[in-house]
Amino acid sequence: MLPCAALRRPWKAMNETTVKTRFAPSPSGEIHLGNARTALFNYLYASARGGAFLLRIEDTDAERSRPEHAQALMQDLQWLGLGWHEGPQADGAHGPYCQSQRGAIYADFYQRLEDAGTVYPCFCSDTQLKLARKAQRAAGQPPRYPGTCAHLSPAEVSSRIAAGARPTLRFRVPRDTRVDFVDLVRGPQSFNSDDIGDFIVRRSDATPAFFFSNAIDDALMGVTHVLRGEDHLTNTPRQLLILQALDLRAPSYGHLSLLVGEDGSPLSKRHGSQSIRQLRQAGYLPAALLNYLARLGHSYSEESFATPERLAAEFSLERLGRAPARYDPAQLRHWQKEAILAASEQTLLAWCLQTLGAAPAGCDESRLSALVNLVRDNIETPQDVAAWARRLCGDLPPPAGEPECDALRGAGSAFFAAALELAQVSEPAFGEFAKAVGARTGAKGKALYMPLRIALSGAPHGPEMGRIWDWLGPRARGERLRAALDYCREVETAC
RNA sequence: GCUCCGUUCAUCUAGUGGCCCAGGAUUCCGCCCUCUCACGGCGGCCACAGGGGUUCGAGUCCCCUACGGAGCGCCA
Repeated sequence: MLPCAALRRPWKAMNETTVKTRFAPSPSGEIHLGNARTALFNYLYASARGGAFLLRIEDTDAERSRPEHAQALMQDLQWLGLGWHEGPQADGAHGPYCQSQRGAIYADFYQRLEDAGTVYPCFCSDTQLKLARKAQRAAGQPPRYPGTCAHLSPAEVSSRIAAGARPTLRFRVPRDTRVDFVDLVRGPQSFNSDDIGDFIVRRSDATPAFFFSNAIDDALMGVTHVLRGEDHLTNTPRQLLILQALDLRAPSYGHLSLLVGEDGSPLSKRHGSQSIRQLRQAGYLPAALLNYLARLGHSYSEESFATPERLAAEFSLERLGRAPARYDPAQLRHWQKEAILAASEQTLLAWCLQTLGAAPAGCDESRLSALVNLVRDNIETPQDVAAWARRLCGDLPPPAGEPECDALRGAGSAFFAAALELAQVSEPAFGEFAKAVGARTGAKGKALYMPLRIALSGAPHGPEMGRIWDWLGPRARGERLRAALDYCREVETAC
C-alpha cells in the first residue's frame, strides 16, 4: 500500500524550492503524543506549501532500536493519516531511509572531515570522561570535553590503534566564533562556539552519532525545513558547524515548544498512557487526535472541527506558539466527540469493529451501524457503543447502579403495572404512551420519564426516549416494563 | 555551574504600543428547550508571574527578579 494517496502529487510539480519536511524518529519505542505532534506539524507544513513529507528511521543505536518498533511506528503514522511521500515503503531518490543502511555514505563524509582535519580520534574512556565532567561540575565549570586527545601526534594515534584501541571521532569546534541562525519559530539565535565542547560524531563502534547523521541526512535528502522539539535548540549550532565544514546546505530549523504532562513535567515514559498506540486502543479516532494536537502550540481562527485538509490549509509558522503546552484529557475528549459527530456511518462502524474486535453479541453489523447512529451523541468510545448494545440489543441486564434502582423503586409496582398495560393496548407512539401513563399514575416530569427511561434503556441518560421506544419495538418494550414491574414487586415484598 | 528558551483565565489560546477595565474554545456552574437525562441554545466564574523603566499611552518595547524547561552524553 502506498502511503497518503491524498497528498500524492506529480513529482514534476516540484522544484528545488519546494518545501520538504521530515519526521526522523528513532525506533526505540512507541510514538507518543509529543512525537506525533512534531510529525503532524511537519506534515501540515509540507501540505500547506505543496511540498513533500519525508520519513527517516534513525536506528543508529543498535542497543535500543528494534525493527518491530519501526514497523509499529509506521503503522501509527499511517493510522493517523500522516503518510509520507518519501521514505521506507515509499518512493524517493535519496534512500536508503534507515540510517543503519547508510554506513557507506557516512564513511565518505567522515573521510572528508578527517582529510580537512576538522575531526580527530579520541581515545578517552567512558569513565575518564565521566570523571572529568564530574570534576568540572564540582569546580563550577560547564561540563565540556577537556580536549585531551585534540592534539595527538599521528604516530601516537597509529600506535594506539595498532595496540587495539577503538577511538571515537570528535569534531574540532573552532574557538571564539559565533554561530548564528534564524529559527523558524523563535527568530534570530546566536551562540558562541566556546560554549560548545568538541563532540563525538562517530562512536567507537564506527556507528554515527546523532548530531552527524541527522544533519548529514537532512542535507543529503534535500530537506528544506525541520520542525523539531525545543530540546534540540541548543544542539543546532553543532549541526550547523558540521554542515558548514562539509559545505552542505543546512535546512531551516524551527523549534517547537515541548508538550508537557498534566502535572507540567515533560511527557515521558511516566505518562505511558499517552502513546498513540494506547490512545488508539482506547478508542480515539485519528481525526480527534489530529484536531487536538494541531491546536497545541498552534492556533486556528476556526474553533470548529476541521478536516486534515483544512488543518493543513490554515497551518502557518507564524501561528506557532513558543510556550510549552500541557496535555489535557478533557480537551482531547472534546475533539473526540466532535470527531464522532463528524464521522460517517461507515467510519464509525469500522471503528467499533476494529477496537471491539467483533460486533457485540445480539447485534449484527447492520444493526450495529444503526445503533451507533442512535447513540452518536452519547458516546466517546467503542466501549460506550458496546455498553449501549448490551442495553438496547437483546435482554436488558437487571438494574445495577444505585440511581437506576432508586428510580425504579421510587416509581413502584403500581406505576409499572399501569405502564405495562398501556403499552400493550395498542402500539402507541412514545408521546401518547407517556401521557397516558402520566394520566393514569399521576406522575409527571422527571418522576414520569426517569423510571420509564431506566426501565426501557437501562440507563439514566441517553438518546431521546422516542427514538429508544421506536428502536425497541413492541415486544422488547413489554418485556422490559414487565422486568421493571417484577423488580419492584420483589423489592416491595422483601420490605 | 554555564549557555539557551519560555511565563495571558484551571487548560488550549487570541493579542506585533491606543480598537483590551483583555477576545474565543475546553472544563465547571446556572438558566432555557423537551412534562426526562443527553444533544442544542444562552449566560456566569476565571488570566496579562513580580518589580522597575521607556512612552501622552504597555499584555504588547527595555532591564532586573522569581518560577519552569532544555542543552552541556559513545541517547536521539
